[in-house]
Parts: sequence; structure tokens; C-alpha cells
Amino acid sequence: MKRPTIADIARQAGVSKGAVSYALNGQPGVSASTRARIVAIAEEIGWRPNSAARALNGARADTVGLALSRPARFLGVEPFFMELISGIESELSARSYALMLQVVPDHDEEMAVYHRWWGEGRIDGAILVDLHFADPRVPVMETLGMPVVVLGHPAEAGSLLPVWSDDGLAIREAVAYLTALGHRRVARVGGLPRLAHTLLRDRAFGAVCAELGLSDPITVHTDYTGEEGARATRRLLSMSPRPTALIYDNDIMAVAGMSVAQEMRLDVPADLSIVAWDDSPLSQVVRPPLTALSRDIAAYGAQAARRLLALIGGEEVTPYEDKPSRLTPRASTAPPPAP
Amino acid sequence: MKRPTIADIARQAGVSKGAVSYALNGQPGVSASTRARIVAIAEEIGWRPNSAARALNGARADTVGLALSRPARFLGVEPFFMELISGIESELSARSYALMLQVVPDHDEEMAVYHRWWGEGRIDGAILVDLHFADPRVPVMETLGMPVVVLGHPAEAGSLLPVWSDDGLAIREAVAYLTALGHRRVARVGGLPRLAHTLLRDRAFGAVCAELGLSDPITVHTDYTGEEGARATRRLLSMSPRPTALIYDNDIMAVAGMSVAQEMRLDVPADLSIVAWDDSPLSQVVRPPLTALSRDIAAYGAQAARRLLALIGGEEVTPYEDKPSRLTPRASTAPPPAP
DNA sequence: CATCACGACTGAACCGGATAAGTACCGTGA
DNA sequence: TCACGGTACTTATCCGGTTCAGTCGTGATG
Repeated sequence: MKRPTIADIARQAGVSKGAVSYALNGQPGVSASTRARIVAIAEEIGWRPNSAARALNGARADTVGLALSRPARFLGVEPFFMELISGIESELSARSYALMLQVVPDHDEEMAVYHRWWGEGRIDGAILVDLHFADPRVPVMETLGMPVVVLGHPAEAGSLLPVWSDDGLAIREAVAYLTALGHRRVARVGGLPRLAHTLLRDRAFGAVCAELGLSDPITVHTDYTGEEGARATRRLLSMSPRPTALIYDNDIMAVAGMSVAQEMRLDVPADLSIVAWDDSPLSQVVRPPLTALSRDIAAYGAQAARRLLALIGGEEVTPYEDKPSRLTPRASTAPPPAP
Repeated sequence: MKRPTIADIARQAGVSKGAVSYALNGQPGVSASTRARIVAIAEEIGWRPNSAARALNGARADTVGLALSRPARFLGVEPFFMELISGIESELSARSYALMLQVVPDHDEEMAVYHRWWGEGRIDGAILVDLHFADPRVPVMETLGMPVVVLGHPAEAGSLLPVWSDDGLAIREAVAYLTALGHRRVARVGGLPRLAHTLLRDRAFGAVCAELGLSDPITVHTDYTGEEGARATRRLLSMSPRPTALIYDNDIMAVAGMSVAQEMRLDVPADLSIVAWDDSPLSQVVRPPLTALSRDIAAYGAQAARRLLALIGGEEVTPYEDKPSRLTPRASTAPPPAP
């Protein structure tokens, strides 16, 4: 019950292994009739090229790697990742590329996994996510010499190819909008503070609040889960004077936060305005629907995948700046209550 | 800048390729001192075994395949999949197995992908999801001779290893609970009708309604998205007399449905009770929190992965029946309005 | 008619490891 | 002192493809 090999085909067709290889790969060097005969035999006995043997000759693995340093259970919790992966997949599957996925506990393990996959010839490239400031993974990946796309700011990407969007503009838009509505006390529920984009958002938030003359802007950091979003909201709403508007770094926390507000007998949007970053179906489905900073995460992932494939193909590739999230006003924002 | 091979190590150490191979694999046949020297050199020049070369000698790929016949963008929409994948991942990553993921348009393509991966020696086994009745994929997988775990009812799994749970019991519990509250008109918003588990739920729903003497039970089928869930809800709530309770096949639709009810000026739970299947953080976060049929999807995925790994390891493996979803009553269910 | 070009194919090396079979060397016991 | 057994290797072969350098026969050309 062994798998058929080109040697089997060669024997049946009465030609050499080399001829079979040429025939099956569309290379010149075999007559049309012989080629047809070989192809027919291959078809009949159900032959498939052994990728290991191919890879041994330096072929592509037709696979892209994604190792995530997050607890495995967070995968299902964070809509961002799922959307990102589905966007990456949509691009990869169109080109018959597969995605190698592994969840690892930390950065060291992540590097070890990439090192192994690359060293073993299992992947042709990788996508680096959750970029930190002075991320130690960047120099490691650089020395590997593997094609890598980084989701994050170019300043932190080293010589790797960055794919990013300017979160500063988005947060500026959100704060300006809230200010125009009359809000003076705006607070932010941010994500993991060690991630570069969290800090970039923090800074931009601080800057725009200062510009617009808002009272000291507060940012609370969380791990993106609903639970921490709820806890952060409770803390912020217990302050005095309490903020009249909250901006959340993802929609899960925004929904959880709104729930807390309602539990505290605050009306959204009459007593409290809420803005969510990332606009999933969830944001539109809750009552009231959430004003959101929308972006097409799947398209973002698809762009990253497309650039990685180009990089793997040896093309010249330029950094890609996605358009910033745009504000989609819905019913969760309104002028603040009269003082 | 070539990758180092055992030949390089052999040259540096002044021994043969064979000796290096023995040394690095912990095989007897080399002295402790030579082994130490070889290992040190391997370490120093950053050698990694080329998996292609290893695979050529019949080694494991340490990878499990998952091809999904769904539009790629649905991945991010359906929390079930993300949770399932995160559960599978948690088990795989503990054993340093990777997951090969590819989204494909249809079953033919799915089979082609598995055929290729298996034929090419890229995966050691696979997990089959979204089982249909008389699923054509089952016989195909059987002839492949690859270790496969099927998420679905044993009756439909053929000789493949089933991992399943009894949805009938769960729906029975939900309907009994609603009946005890006083509901007589209960409708169901189900998933894709071609999936085996949808039909099993349909049947169980019909059976239990008949037993409890409820008026003709209606089931509407959808594609699991919030949009279709909303549309189905609109249709059901426009009927006369209108149902007093709705059971949804996932939480996304339940939330969307509740939103529709509120839009139609119906109070949940005073005018309409809502039960969701699958209990994500989402269910707890909306107002009112949803009564749900909870199950631990991640644990389910982990079980499937564990059995698959055992199967790959050549162990005797028995089918696994997960415990049924249990009803978690929350504020979205109450006695029906007085007639 | 000798030469040449070309198409069609063969044979063998090669990729990077695993492994069976063979060999050199050492110490040991009879 | 010599056969014996074991250790510590080496050599050669294999896995399943790809690819390069030839070989052979045919028809065209000068």
C-alpha cells in the first residue's frame, strides 16, 4: 500500500525517472504523446508529488508561518485576531498557500518556532504581530534572513517590511468629535501597555487632549478582555468628577463597559458617551449601537499577506500604510449632561 | 549564506555524516566526547534538521491539518470556530505540534487539499468539521488512510473517530425550561440546514415540542450570521400569533435577534424570551444578559486534538462524547406575557 | 555524402538526512 | 599469542524528486 512515486510511473511508461519529471512539470524535453501517456498513468495511479522530496531540491514550502505569543484561549476572545487571520487566509487561499499556526507562551518560544520552521524549510515567510517598542524579535528575524512582514510602525520594524496604519489620526478624530459635542472629560481604556501601538495611541491621545484644552486625560490599561474592560470602566466611572466620554481600544471592552455603565444607572449616551475601536458586528448589535473607529481588519490582514507573498516571490515591495480608522458615529455618543 | 547541514558539522568535527547523525539523535555508536563535540558545533553554527530531508525518511510532520469549507471572512464572524481553533491549538502547542490551516471554497477543494497535504507528507492527521448527512468526505478520508477525527455524530463518521456531544438533550432542557415558565409558542432560529448537527437539533426540537404538547414548532434556517439571524427574527416576530420564546443556534444571532425585538418595541424578557446556543462573553455582556446553552468549545476542540494525536501515535482510541451543553438561565428568559 | 542541429530521452549526481552493513582498533580471556 | 567481542566509527545506500550532461536517431543542410 505504498504511495506511488515517479519511479513507478517511469516503470509503467517504460521511460526514465527524468522523463517523467519533465513530463509532469511541463518542462520541454518530452514529446506530446509521451507526456500525455505519463500524465494519464500518473492520474490513474493517483500520484502526488512528495513535498519533502521537492523541498529537498530547494522548492518553496507554499506556507506562511504565524506564531502568536498569547495564551491560546485569547485567540477566540479577541475578534481582532480572528478577523486578521481570516483576512490573511483569504489572500493565502487564493494563491493556494497554507498558514502554519502555532500559539506559544512567550517571545523566546515564538522565535524558537520561527527558527525551527524556517530552518526546517517548512515556511517561506512569516508575519510578526503585537510589535513592542525596541522589539527583540526584530533583530532576530533580521538575522534569519527570512521574508517577514511586520504589523506595526515602520520606526520599530527595522529592515523588515512594515504594514501599519496611523492610529494617531483616528484618535484625534474621535477626540475632536467628542469635544465638538461639548465633552471636556474624556478618558481612554487602552490595551496592553507593552505593545507599541498602545503607546502610540496613548501619546496621540495625550497630545490631542492637550491641544484641545481638555482636562488631564486619563488612560487605563487592560489586557483587551471584557472583564478588564468592565473593571477599568468601574474605576473610571467611580471617579469624581467622572468622565463624560470613554474611548475603548476594542469593541469587546466597549460593550462590557457600556454594560457596566447601565448597571451603574448611567444612561448611554445621555450620561456617558462611548466610542469603540474596531467595528465588529457586535458594535452595531448592542443597544444603543456603538460609535466606532472602524477599519477593515480583514483587508489589513489581506494586505499584509499580499506583501509577504510578493516578498517571498522576490519582488520589490514597499511599506504599506493602511488608511486610518474612520469614525462611524452611532447612538452611543451625544452631548454630555448639563453640569 | 546557506543553511548549515550535517555535512558541514561532519567536516568541522572531522568525522563522517553518519557519526553526526547518530550523535545528534542520541543513538549509540559514538563516544560521549565525540558526541559532545558534535553537539557543540551544531549549536554554534545554528544547525537545524531540515524537515524535508527527515520527512523523506518517513518521519512525522508534527503538524495537523484543518481545511475549512467556508468563506474565509466567516472565520472571524463565527466565535465557534475561533474558540474551537484556540482549543485545538492549546492542545497542539503543548506537544509542539503545529496547525496547518487553509480556507477553501467547497468540499471538493477541501478533499484536494487534504489529499495533497497527506500525499506530500505535510500533515500527520486532520480534523473534519461541519459534518453533513451522508457526508461525501467521509469515504474519501477513509480511503486516504490518514488519522482523522470527525466532529460530529458517530452514525455519520464511518470508520473515522467521532468526537461529539448530544445536542438533543440540550435542546430538550431548553424547551422544558421554557415550557415550565409557561411558554406554548417556541420557535427556533437554526443554522445551516445541510449540516448534520442542525438536522439533529431540528428533529430533537420537533420531538420535544410534540411531547410537551406545544403548538407546531417552527424552525427557520440561516447561515449563522447576525444579519440572517436578524432577518429570521423579524420574520418570526411578524407572525400572528407571534412566538413568545426564541432559541438561536448561536450567540451572534441571538444578540442580533434581541436587537430586532427591541427595535420592534418588544421587551426582553417580558414580551419575548431568548435562549442562545453557545455561551461566549458576548452573551453575558448584552442587556439583558442571555440565557444560554453553554458548553466549553475550546475544551471540545482540545479533546478532538488530543484524540487525534493519540490516533497518530498509534494508540487505541475510543469515540468521545462530550457532555451536552447545559442551560445557564440569565435575564433574557421569563414567563410569557399574559395572553 | 559528411556534418550539424535538434528533439527525445537516459543516466547519474544531488538535495540532507537516516540507517544498515562493514571495518579498524582495543582490551580481554583462554 | 590469537581469536573474540564490543566500541567507535566509516561507507554506502536509500528516500523521491530535480536537473545537468550526455547519447541516440532523424532530418535538413552545405
